[in-house]
Amino acid sequence: MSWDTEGTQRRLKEAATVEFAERGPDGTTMARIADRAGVNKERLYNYFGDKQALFHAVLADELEKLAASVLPVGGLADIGEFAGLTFDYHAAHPELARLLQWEGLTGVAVADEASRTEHYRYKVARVLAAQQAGVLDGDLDAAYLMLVVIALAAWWICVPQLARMMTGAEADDPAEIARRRAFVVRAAERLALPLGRL
Amino acid sequence: MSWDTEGTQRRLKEAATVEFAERGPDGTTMARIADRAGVNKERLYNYFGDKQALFHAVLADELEKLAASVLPVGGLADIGEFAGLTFDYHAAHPELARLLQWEGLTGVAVADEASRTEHYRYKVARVLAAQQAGVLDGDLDAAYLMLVVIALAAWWICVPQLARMMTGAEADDPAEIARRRAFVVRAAERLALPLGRL
DNA sequence: AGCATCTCCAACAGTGGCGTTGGATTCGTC
DNA sequence: GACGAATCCAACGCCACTGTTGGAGATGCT
Repeated sequence: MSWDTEGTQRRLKEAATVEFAERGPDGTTMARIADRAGVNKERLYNYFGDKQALFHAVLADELEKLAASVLPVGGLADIGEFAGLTFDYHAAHPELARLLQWEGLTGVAVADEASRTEHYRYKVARVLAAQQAGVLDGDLDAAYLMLVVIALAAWWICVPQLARMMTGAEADDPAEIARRRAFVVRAAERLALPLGRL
Repeated sequence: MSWDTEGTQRRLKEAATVEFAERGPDGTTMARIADRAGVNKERLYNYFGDKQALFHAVLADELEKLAASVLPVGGLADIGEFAGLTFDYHAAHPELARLLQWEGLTGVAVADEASRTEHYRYKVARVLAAQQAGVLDGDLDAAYLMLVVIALAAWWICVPQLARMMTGAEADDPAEIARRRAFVVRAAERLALPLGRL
């Protein structure tokens, strides 16, 4: 087996992703991450600096994955599909929503702010264009609308205890997930489509 | 000055609320809570047991306040008003949403599950009744709808960094808050009212 | 005055995490 | 075979937090 520094870093980052998503920056220990990765703890400091830098690296990575996975599929004109795909992504990768919540809660300096802002602004501009073209209803502000569509997709992950109490269903039941997805798509359409097309 | 054990407990619980909301169960220390309350740390253990019990006590209290503040105002038939009031509450008391997030993230045993479930079921039943009466559109599932209306109201608090990047506005600007509120009301109506009344 | 209760204070034992260090081992390369 | 880089390992100093304890002062009740 040859040296595989890239693989070592990847394994560390994956382990860190799981641990941070599960326990948050405070609840996670560097030793646990190293153990999970099967790598010596000291490597963490060597490659990533301290804990906060590692958290930022993890979050930036996960955001990149989401952007790569959801964006290229199509324009935002089909708002229902966009909402559904975003829902799918969060359902399949609950870590991201949890990491974002930890970020918002712990008030660590926001990771990668500039490029994220640009990315969001781009999406908002697309929605705005669709509104002006009459494909989407101009009734609601584009930025708020975008934000809320994301809420639709991620809310179930963010407060699973509420979802459970309110619906009485378990979040790991495929039928339940399908129902939620259908709801998200329909809700996004009701929010954004011109009334005549509902 | 006479003994005021009730006041001491209240001050401790208020301090605990602030600290827990701000830093979460892991990030909060018992010593900080006591300091903030101006009370000796040992009193915390005397009155509330350990840290987790204190967290539960705090969360249960805050939930009670919300229920008392939003519920009695009126039926759920006016879904826009309900959404607006819920938004107002969260905007005025961001601690609650943060506490709920900490609860969901850290996976501490859910506080007060039985009565909360009953409370939510009651609300869902009211929505369902309004749907069957034709006051609300039956298009969307009542439980999901309820959950999402809450999302509308709380999302801004839950991921403030997203809201800021997406809207470019600061959350402490009164004009911005008014805009958000108007959006929430309108969005709830679009989701829930019969199409003919939009 | 006497007793129980509330409170403060200081210190404690135990634990656990962070980030570092020194040295040993393994692997590629020249 | 010699050198440098990647890795492991064990231990360290330091610090902070949890939950407890023992003793002391303050207050109210009888």
